[in-house]
Amino acid sequence: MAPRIDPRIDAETAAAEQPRIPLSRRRVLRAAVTIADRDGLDSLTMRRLAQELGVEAMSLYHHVANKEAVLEGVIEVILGEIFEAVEATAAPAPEEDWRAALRARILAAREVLLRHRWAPRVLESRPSMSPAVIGYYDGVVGILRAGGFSFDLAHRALHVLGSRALGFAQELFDPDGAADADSSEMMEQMADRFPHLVGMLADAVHNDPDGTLGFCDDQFEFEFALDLILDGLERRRAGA
Amino acid sequence: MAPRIDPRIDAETAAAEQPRIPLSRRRVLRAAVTIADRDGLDSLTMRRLAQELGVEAMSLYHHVANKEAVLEGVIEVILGEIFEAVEATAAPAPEEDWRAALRARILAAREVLLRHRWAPRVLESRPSMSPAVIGYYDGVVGILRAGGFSFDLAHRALHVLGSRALGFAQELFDPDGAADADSSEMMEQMADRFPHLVGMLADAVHNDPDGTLGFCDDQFEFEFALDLILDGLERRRAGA
DNA sequence: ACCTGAACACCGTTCAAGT
DNA sequence: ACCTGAACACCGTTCAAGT
Repeated sequence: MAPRIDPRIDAETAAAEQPRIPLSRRRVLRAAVTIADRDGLDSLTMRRLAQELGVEAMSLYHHVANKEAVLEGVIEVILGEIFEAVEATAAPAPEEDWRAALRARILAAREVLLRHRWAPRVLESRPSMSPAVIGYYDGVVGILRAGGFSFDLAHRALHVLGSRALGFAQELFDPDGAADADSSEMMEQMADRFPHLVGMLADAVHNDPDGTLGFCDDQFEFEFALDLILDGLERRRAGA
Repeated sequence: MAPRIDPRIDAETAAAEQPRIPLSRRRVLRAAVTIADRDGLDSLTMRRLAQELGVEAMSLYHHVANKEAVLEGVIEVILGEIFEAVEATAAPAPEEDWRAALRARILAAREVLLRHRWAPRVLESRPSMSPAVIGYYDGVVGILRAGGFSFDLAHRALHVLGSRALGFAQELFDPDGAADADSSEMMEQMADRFPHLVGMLADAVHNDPDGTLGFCDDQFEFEFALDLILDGLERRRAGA
């Protein structure tokens, strides 16, 4: 019957009760990010969010329209962090080297997302015409234009980059995870059905016996893919 | 009080009641696909699924472990369609032209997904080590290997392609949607905040006054991106 | 073996009532 | 103006009971 955590002894609540800080949209959104960071995105419910703020769930609706608005607002917060990170990054002027400028921006965004690994999932889950996201892509187009792209090719570039422009790539299939699993015995069992994949993974293990870095480093794969795409775009820009 | 649709007059139910076809995993999954196609993914609930089959919700649990298993199974069904489509597609042997072979396979997969537009969302929503997905990517590696890729570069290629290997690319930001919106007036209002993007979209409209095809054709953008990536992979293959 | 009804523990959200 | 308690209309799922 009793809630698992008594709200009275919740640290956040105790701090908030001293001066009785009034709720605000900003406070709600920051609490939402805190919950997602600590407990995962699934734990971010309106009731849980209210509890985090030492308040009843229904009080939230005075500051945000609904849960959709919370998620939209959470994206704003994350993109705020991305903008900060981008500004704090030293990068060449796009007029001189658009590739290096764009690369630096994208990797800066990626670092923020690595601190909020749930964020890509919420970015993906909505069409997202939020001003913050639009603003980010506006900056990307700005770099491309400064680098000599036509509007046409810049538009195309946005489509090619997709989510990678924001620093992440969802992968439906995770070959690295498969390699970790039940290495030797399961792999033999799978060899019949998936000969090429099993061969590939066996080769990967062979190439990198200590396993922790190198071949299966996501950061490495991300940069490889990004560079391949930037290469292709530069080739098309120069060829136009 | 009364349910919106009386299950008694539901067509599917009426048909099912004649010989009283027993429930089966296969029937459950096909009904799930039907619901998602007709009413959208959000309408796919256990209760709604049971109703579609003229049965109580709890009966489903004799044939699928839980909702997660339904979604997993739905992916299997979709990938089954993809395998059919791939086999029905004429394509050169990968030994002769890996690019054309892979391109044909990917575009065949894409056509299936265009018939089930909700499917990418469920593919994205889980890590998906399902045998069907693994099998698909095994085929991709097979093509690459036949085309002369090292295991190393094939692995890299899977990361670069990501979901595009299965025929779709999620786009966080949809510039075409923005252009459609409140064209002229909203665009002027946005010009201050997003000068590059607004310029790009204005240019797009200018280039393609009748609007319906060409510049904003998703299929065109998809193929452009795919070819750019295949180009890059071929260049790295040849250079190795 | 297969299906069911009632119930449980959750959701997001509305509404009328409190201060 | 801001917050609350109770309630509504949903979820997925469990369990004991029916045939």
